[in-house]
Amino acid sequence: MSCHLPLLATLHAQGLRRTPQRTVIVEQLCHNRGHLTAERVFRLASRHLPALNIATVYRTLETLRAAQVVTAFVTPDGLTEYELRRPEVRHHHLRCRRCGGEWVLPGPPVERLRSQIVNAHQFHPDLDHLVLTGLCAKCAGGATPRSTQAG
Amino acid sequence: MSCHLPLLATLHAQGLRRTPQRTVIVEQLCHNRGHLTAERVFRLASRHLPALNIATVYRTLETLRAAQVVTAFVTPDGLTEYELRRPEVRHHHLRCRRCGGEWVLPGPPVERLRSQIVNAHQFHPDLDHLVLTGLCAKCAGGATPRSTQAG
DNA sequence: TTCAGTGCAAAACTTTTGCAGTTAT
DNA sequence: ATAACTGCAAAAGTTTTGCACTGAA
Repeated sequence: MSCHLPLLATLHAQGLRRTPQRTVIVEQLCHNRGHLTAERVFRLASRHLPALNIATVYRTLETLRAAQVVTAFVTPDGLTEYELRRPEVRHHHLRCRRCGGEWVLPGPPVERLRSQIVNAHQFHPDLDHLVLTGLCAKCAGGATPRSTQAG
Repeated sequence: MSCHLPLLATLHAQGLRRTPQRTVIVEQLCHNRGHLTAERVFRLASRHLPALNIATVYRTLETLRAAQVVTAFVTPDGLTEYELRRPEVRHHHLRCRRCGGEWVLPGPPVERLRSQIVNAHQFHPDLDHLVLTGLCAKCAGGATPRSTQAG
């Protein structure tokens, strides 16, 4: 797979250098399209570049965030997670706090909330990538959720 | 002021002991009705009980959370903040990431989002106390450089 | 050549925990 | 009396930083 090549080009266009470390980190973000902690990115990328240092991972993820390549957010546990940004597919996540399952929440309902807030308060919330914690149907005692399972 | 007395009674009703530490901590939560970090609670409460220890603050805040007396949430910076719970007034917050200003967002719009999610996905999100980061009218109005984004 | 990027180690920072002593009930 | 609670100190865990070295452009 080479889905990471356009991303490296994006970085290069912003004056950022193409290093082996950044390459493997971006590769892992590409091939694991979910929410990854710095630690997990480190472990995945280390398999391909054993000398990789965790500090480099943190610095690279911050660089990627500033370059708009990844989205960062903080879980209810206080951990920072990163996900490759795909502006063409706005989506959000539902994460079950009991079973850990994760589902995709399409953009429109959240978009409606955003509009209401903008109209009523002239406030522009960061709602590009909402991760809602709660209980899934199964864990809440209901039926099986019918939304798509996320990676 | 004695708005903290009913809260202490609530704790007592749950079999929790009334200690000087818990008293001053609850007092501070009462008299500073906003979002407080453990560190800030510690500093405020220490003025009234200098021997207070930060570990006690953490343990007490966790106790209060378990007792449904406070709500806890994590900021985009990864810090945990606490706020006195007032079930009778469901509300949320809008926090400007540039000027730090904070406004109350009434419950209904978020409640509608919750309903939509429950109906469409049978998922029950924790939306008792949402804190949305974004840009307020003033900060979004002027020259809007590409600022650091946390979502 | 040059400076952005990296590795390393140590620090910074928030939060948790073990344990012994204290205190509310 | 006794179990809950607290203080202390140390640890745990994530993230940042100073500095010298390396390597991409």
